[in-house]
Amino acid sequence: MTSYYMNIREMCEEFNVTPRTLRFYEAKELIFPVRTGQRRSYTHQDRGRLKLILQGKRFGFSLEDIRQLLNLYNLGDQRYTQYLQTIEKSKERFKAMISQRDELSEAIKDLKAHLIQGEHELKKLKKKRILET
Amino acid sequence: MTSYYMNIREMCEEFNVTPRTLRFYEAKELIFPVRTGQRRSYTHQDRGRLKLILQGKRFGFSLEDIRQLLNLYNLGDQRYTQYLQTIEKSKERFKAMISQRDELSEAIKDLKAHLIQGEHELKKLKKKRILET
DNA sequence: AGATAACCTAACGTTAACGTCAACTTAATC
DNA sequence: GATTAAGTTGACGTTAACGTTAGGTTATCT
Repeated sequence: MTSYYMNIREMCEEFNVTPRTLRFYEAKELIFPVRTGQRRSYTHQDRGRLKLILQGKRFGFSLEDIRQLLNLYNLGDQRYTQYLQTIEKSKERFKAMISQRDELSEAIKDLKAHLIQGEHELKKLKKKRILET
Repeated sequence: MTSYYMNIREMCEEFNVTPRTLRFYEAKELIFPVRTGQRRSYTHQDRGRLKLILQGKRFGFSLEDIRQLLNLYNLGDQRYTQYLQTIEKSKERFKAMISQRDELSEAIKDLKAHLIQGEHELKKLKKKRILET
């Protein structure tokens, strides 16, 4: 397995983040590196969580959103009702993501049309410049 | 046409934003209401731009991003090089949007799997509860 | 005309997600 | 064993996108 420990610098290089970012995520209880003396040691689990964090961020989720989503991945020992709540929450988020994607598709269509239009204008301008030169 | 003027309150009701937001967007040069005395009068153009602004925001674009995109819609009188630049910029953004959408689709797939898995766990828990009661 | 109501500007406050800097401790190297 | 490098903990700074007073103007209603 890849279950060895990484120090903060190695983490930063692997995930292209700053030490400050990792410490911040830890303060916000998104990752839980163990301590070797005073230093932080990042486990395989931390790497997995960090990957999901960075993914989530690219979709515009807040760190707090992400923290809640991450709990979806660690539900083995949780109680019934809390479990239910989390499922409900993630269902809502799921719907939100779908509609976000659909809106994005729409916007892409719009922008595409504008780009095509723009290219045409550009060609016209080029012709004019050649004629005028 | 629907080319009449709206005051700030009417705008807020129509678009579900606060006056502060509209003044802020004006300060950032995203909309340009005319003045009737001291008061702002919002034109059909302002309404169109505001609609695009709010759409853009839902996709996670910054106001500065949106300001630049909005200029795509008003290119009639611009100079050649600037025109080129804007087209280039929006092409990049276009690519970014597509890959964002694709990533979103991936994430949706993942989340869906987790939800299905979650529902199964839930059923198991329910059964156990019934048996234990 | 006096009182509201709707609008205005100016300026400070707020939250998220870190950046930056200072002062300190531990590890590695010469 | 002294220096340098890497890591640590505060704590204050920063940017975006507004919220929130405070204090002043204009329009409207009674």
